Amino acid sequence: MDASISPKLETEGAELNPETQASKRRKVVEKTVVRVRIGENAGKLKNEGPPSDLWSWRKYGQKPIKGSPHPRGYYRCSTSKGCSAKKQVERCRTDASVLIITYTSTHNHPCPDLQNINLTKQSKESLQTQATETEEDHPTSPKQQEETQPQEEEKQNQSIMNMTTSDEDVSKDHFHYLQSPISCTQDIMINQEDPFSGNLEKTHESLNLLLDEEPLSYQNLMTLSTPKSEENDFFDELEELPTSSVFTSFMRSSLFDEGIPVVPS
DNA sequence: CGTTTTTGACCTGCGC
DNA sequence: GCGCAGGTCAAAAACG
Repeated sequence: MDASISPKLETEGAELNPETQASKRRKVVEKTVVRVRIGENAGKLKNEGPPSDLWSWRKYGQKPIKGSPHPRGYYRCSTSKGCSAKKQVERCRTDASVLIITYTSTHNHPCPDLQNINLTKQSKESLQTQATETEEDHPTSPKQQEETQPQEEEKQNQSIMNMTTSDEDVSKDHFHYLQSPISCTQDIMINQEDPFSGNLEKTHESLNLLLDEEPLSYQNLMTLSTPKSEENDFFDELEELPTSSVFTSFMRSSLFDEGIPVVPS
C-alpha cells in the first residue's frame, strides 16, 4: 500500500546469535535496532518535506559493508555537544526497501524544542493526517490501542513477516516483530532513561515482554509520520533517514505528550 | 560564516 | 602474529 513502513526494535545485549557476530565484532554495546520498511511510494512522497527528528544527526562516516551492496552510514547526535548518541543506517542487503537503523548509546540531554517540533510536525502532518486521527500526537492508553485495529495489525504483521522472511539476515536475527507503537515507545523510553541510570538489562526484559505481548497496529503512525525521500538513491535515504521521524514519533507521543510509565519486568 | 556532508586514512577488535 | 572488516577521525568541500 502506500509507503508502508515497518520498524522493528530490538535491543542487542550481551547475548546474541552467532549470525550477528559479524556485526558484533566490536565490543558488545547496547543497541537498538530499528527496521523500517520503505514503501514503494517512498520516492513519490519526496515532496512531503524533510524528515524531522527530535534530535539532529550529523553524519560522520560511511563505509561499504562486506556482503552488502549498500554502504552503512554513521551518524552522531549533533543536538548536544556532549551527546554520545549514535546511529548506523544501512539497507537490508536482501531487501533494499528495508532500512536498518541501529541506535547505539543514548542521548544525554533532553529532547530539543519538543513543542516546536510538535507544532511543526502537526502542521505538516495535518495535511495528511486530517483523515486519520493520529494516535501519535494523541496517544491513547495501551488497552485502547490494542483494540484499535486488529485487522490492520494483521496486515501489517503479514507484511512485516514477509519482509523479514525475505531477508536472510533478519530472519536469523530473532527479531521481535514490533507491532505496537507502545512497545516501541516504551522501549525507547527505557533506553532514554537508561543512560542516566545505567540500567540496560531492564530494557531487554521489558522490551521482550512488550514486543511479544502487545500486538497492535501503528500503520497510521507510519503512514502519517513518514516523510520519505526519494528512494532512487540509497544515499539519499541515508541522509534523510525517514526512520528517525517515524521512530521519533513514538517517542514524542508517549514520552512527552503522555509519558507512559515504563513497564517493570 | 557556521554547520553539515563527503571521503580517505587510521585505529581497533576479532578470527584464523 | 597477521589480515580483514568495522568504526572513527579529521580535513576539505558543499550548502544554507
